[in-house]
Amino acid sequence: MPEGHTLHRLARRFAADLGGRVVRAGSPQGRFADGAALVDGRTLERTEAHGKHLWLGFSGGRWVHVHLGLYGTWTFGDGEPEPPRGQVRLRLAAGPDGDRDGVWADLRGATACELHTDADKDAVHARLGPDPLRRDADPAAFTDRVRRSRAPVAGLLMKQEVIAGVGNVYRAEALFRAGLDPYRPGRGLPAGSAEELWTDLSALLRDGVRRGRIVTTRPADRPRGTVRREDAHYVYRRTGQGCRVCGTPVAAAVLATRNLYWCPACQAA
DNA sequence: GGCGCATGCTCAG
DNA sequence: TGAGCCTGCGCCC
Repeated sequence: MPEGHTLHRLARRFAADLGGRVVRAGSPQGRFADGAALVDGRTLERTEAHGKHLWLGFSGGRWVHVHLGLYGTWTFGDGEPEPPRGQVRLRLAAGPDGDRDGVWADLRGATACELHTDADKDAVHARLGPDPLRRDADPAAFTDRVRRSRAPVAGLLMKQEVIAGVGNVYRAEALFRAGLDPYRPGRGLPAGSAEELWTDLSALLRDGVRRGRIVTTRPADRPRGTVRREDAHYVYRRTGQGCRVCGTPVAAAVLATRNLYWCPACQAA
């Protein structure tokens, strides 16, 4: 589920599994053959995520930049890699060393998998808005932008240049939790709402990194115990079902080319 | 097993 | 505005 939390988890996982190790790289599918050849045999030195973008930094100043898009996935395994299945764009592997086992990771379906220089990478950072999961995030860059905009707040939350890492699930859920009408323009939000959205999204994304899944319902609004899939959200993909808080049927519409879900009563204009 | 949809974004027109 | 990417999942049979 590639919203921002997924990419930050991946950055951590790559650092833990392959960090400091000499990596074998290949592109069984062939679409990244040249790039894979250029990092093959290099050491993974750094990993980083900003919004939905992931960078793997190899020795010699080479970055592999990955954007998963809608379908992209990384599959991890231990030991020697199995024969590739399907369209494996990039395979990274490290043999056993010291007390660490061999590990491998396969990338499939990504929108972007390319080599970056420092300058390429900087250009991506420059066009992205603040990412609540990054230490260097500037909340004011988000709140100022929201307060100046005539666009609906639900559209703003999907713009990666406004806030990086929020996707369709987090936008719907954060607006519900804030009790905000998704169509309200950024400049028309009540005082303090933009700050509250930032704070809540930061907490939700952090929770997502911890859990490895998106859970937005508050404990009081769901059954106790393990969170079942159908109890994880307030409104996302719950069209027609009763709002967990007030019972009003959840509404759906397309906004910013994506399905938007909200409670017409709890999030009244 | 098959179908349709999905967390996202880019590019052609 | 629509197609493309080309995987994973839930759902239905």
